[in-house]
Amino acid sequence: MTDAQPSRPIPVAAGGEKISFRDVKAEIRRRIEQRVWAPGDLVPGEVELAEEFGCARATVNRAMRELTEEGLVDRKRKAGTRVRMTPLRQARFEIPLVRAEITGAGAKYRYALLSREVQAAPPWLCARLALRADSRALHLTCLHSADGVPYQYEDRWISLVALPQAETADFQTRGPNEWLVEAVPYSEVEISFLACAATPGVAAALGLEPGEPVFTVERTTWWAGAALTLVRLSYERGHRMTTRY
Amino acid sequence: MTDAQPSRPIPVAAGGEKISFRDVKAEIRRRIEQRVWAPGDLVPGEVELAEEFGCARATVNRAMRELTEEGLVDRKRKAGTRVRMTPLRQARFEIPLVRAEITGAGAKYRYALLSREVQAAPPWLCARLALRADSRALHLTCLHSADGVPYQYEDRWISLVALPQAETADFQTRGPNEWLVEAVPYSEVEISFLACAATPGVAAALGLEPGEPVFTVERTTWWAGAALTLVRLSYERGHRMTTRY
DNA sequence: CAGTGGTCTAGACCACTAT
DNA sequence: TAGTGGTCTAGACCACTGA
Repeated sequence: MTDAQPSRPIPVAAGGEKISFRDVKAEIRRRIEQRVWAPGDLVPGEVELAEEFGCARATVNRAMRELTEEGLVDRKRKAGTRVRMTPLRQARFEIPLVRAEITGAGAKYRYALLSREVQAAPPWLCARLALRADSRALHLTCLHSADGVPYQYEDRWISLVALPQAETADFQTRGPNEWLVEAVPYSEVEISFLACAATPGVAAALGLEPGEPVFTVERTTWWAGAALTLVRLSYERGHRMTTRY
Repeated sequence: MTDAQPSRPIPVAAGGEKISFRDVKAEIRRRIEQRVWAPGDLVPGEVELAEEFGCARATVNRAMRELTEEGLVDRKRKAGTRVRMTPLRQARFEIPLVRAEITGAGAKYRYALLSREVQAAPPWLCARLALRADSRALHLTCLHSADGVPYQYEDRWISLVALPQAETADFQTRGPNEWLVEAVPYSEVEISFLACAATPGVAAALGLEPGEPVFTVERTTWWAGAALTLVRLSYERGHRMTTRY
């Protein structure tokens, strides 16, 4: 680990304009990407950079803080700031409501409730949601279509212990997801992406062959420490979640 | 859309301690989660909140800015800050190197190069990476194992136009990913998650039946506008990517 | 214990945009 | 055009941690 060269190429300040933290951030990023400061290098301190850029330390601080969040550098008090050996890569996906996903793509959204049943929560569900045995649960299956083509199959369990009002809610015209977002908008979520084989039910709803690979999202939702709902979303053939970073 | 109640329950300031932006953030979050401020409500302005909390406006500003990033509120100049009708949900996944993924789970990492071939890039690859026809490319397949069990199958193409030094690099002992991270640490990436059926090659390497569902990550990497590499990572049976938010 | 980042403040000016 | 958030500054004190 060598330290960075003194390297004072071009004080970015051009006109009489005031330096923004964005300018600082962009310049630091440039130096890292172009290896002016190589991985492992020690970056000059905030005071020094503030002098170089002709701005307040707080401005440099904000720039560096954001670069830290983005995984380019690593900061430690007293030790200083170093360019990460391996940039920390993180993918961010927005999780929209199906309706928004479909209408956003310019297609017509259609929702259908396929089945609805109140029953004792099966053991696997109790284990999964930390419910007491024989808790009651609402089991729903639904289909979301885009321009008449099946897009997403939803298999959902709602704990009637945590959400008794779900038993009388109307899921004929609106999906349970939308109902839940209104009933409990701010909750804690665990989400998983996985590939699994289409069960006969899923295959029938989505027009697939049983056993065909299905991209699946599984989401568990909690509020105030209590499990509310578990849902498996199975997507149409060839679906992918994509992002850039 | 009603406006939030005046609602001044408990000025958080307890002891003579200085208020942190974390305190402000936590309190605002609490009020939103517990519906003191309902979805759609207008939140008091920064000046007013600063008075309530007995801190500087900058402190409130930082708290609110972070809550904005986290998707709880929506801010517009002049219009003020509103609680989002639907919290903006976003899932963040860390993308580690396979080696870190495996050793991090306490297992022993093993790497094997299965095949290596220099050839003219096939048309589909040229299209995908915006290469000129007949560009040369390096095609590699590798297997990453955890405690001797196949964990991830890697099918990678590297553009020899953009990275000629890849032709002489040694991929016998270290995976191409690690080589790339050193050669071109800071690049632009497009990543997709999908489910696909195991091809015979994938199935053989991972010990699956052909046609079985495979969780797959596809990643394209660019630097300075030029495509460097395209990789498909196929995971062991039942693999899932999980995160909380 | 000394150096670096982390945070707060009080004040100022600016940019956007609803009205 | 006025009100709200967005950002910068200069200065201060603090917290962590490497030497």
